[in-house]
Amino acid sequence: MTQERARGRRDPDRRERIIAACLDVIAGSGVAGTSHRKVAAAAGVPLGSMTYYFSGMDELLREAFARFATSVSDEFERAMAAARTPAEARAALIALITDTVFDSHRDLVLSHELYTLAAREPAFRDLTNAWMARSRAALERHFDPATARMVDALIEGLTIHRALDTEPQDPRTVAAAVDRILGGA
Amino acid sequence: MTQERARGRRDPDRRERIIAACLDVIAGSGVAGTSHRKVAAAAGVPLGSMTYYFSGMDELLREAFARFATSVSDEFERAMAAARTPAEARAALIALITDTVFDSHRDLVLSHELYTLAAREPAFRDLTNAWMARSRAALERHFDPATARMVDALIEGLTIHRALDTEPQDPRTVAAAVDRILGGA
DNA sequence: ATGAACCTTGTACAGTCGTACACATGAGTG
DNA sequence: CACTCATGTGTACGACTGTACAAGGTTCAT
Repeated sequence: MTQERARGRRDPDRRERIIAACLDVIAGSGVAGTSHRKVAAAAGVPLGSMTYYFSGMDELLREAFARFATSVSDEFERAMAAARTPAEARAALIALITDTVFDSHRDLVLSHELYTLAAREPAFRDLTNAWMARSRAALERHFDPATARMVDALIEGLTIHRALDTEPQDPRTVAAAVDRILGGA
Repeated sequence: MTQERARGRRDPDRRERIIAACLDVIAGSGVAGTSHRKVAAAAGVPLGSMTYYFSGMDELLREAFARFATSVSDEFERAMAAARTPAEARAALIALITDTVFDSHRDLVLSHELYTLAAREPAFRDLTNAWMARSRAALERHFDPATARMVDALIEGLTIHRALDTEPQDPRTVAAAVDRILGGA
């Protein structure tokens, strides 16, 4: 598998570990509170490794969020691909909104951190674009393109409101909203 | 109007100016890049004024985002209150999504910065809660509570996708999505 | 064994940060 | 006038930042 093990690499996947640690630090302290030193400590590597493996903070953040986006994207694609009938697709969507995605606080925080960067810097917007394109493609396995876009937006909004609201989200309202969006198709 | 003009205030609304400047700095550099010095420079006040008017960075950010949230909230409420018939409400919603809200890049960036803070810190989640509660209340002038929630979420998602997507949003898709959500009411 | 090429690390530097605080300055009161 | 006190400000401090880089290790081909 992962045994390219290039030339004399003493710690072959140190780079990966740094990226993973970077996401942990971001989830805990936000992009604002993320520093080379904190990430190095979290990854268990010396500070010098930071500048060796990454040209700078920007590269580190870009790679970390790229990994995050594709991993969330993968999960979504898998869930939608598993659905075989329209009814299963509907159920998968509702489950995705009410449970899985952002079930962990971590994913919620990381998503928003990424959105925030994407809102300002084009380099990160490329990541969110790719993410959204994959989501739409996954939805188009089951729905027409226009409906796919609507569903994608609805998921986004419901998920955010679920995360940012104090009172819990009513699953029946979620199901009803999905049905209304799908119903018109 | 604003002439409380307490005791010998030499610069009566300096506090307001600092808050406004803070939002500008955040919009331009992000919360991560916002510092007392940058805000002071943007507001045209000496650094010492920062610690004089605000107990610390947290208080400054909280007040700045509180002001931002209520101002966006005000605009939304006004737009919904202006609608007299269901048809007008529908049109107002579509206009809100495709034009007004987040028309300026500034509002988009600030919203996401706030969401990001809210995702991590309860103090900021209070702001987003109040914001969402007001939005729902404004929508309930025209729609039943469940529909209001759905519409609110849909607006959120469509707005975000519009902002973070490269290809432009099709207004007809937006209108169709709104109609589907409203249609089931 | 020799050397080249890469991997790894500790430390140093210049800069920015939040915050504190002693001092100046003005307005209001008597 | 002088007295009081909130308002306003310049500067200094320690902590932390990103980044550079010289020095030391390890691996591999020769």
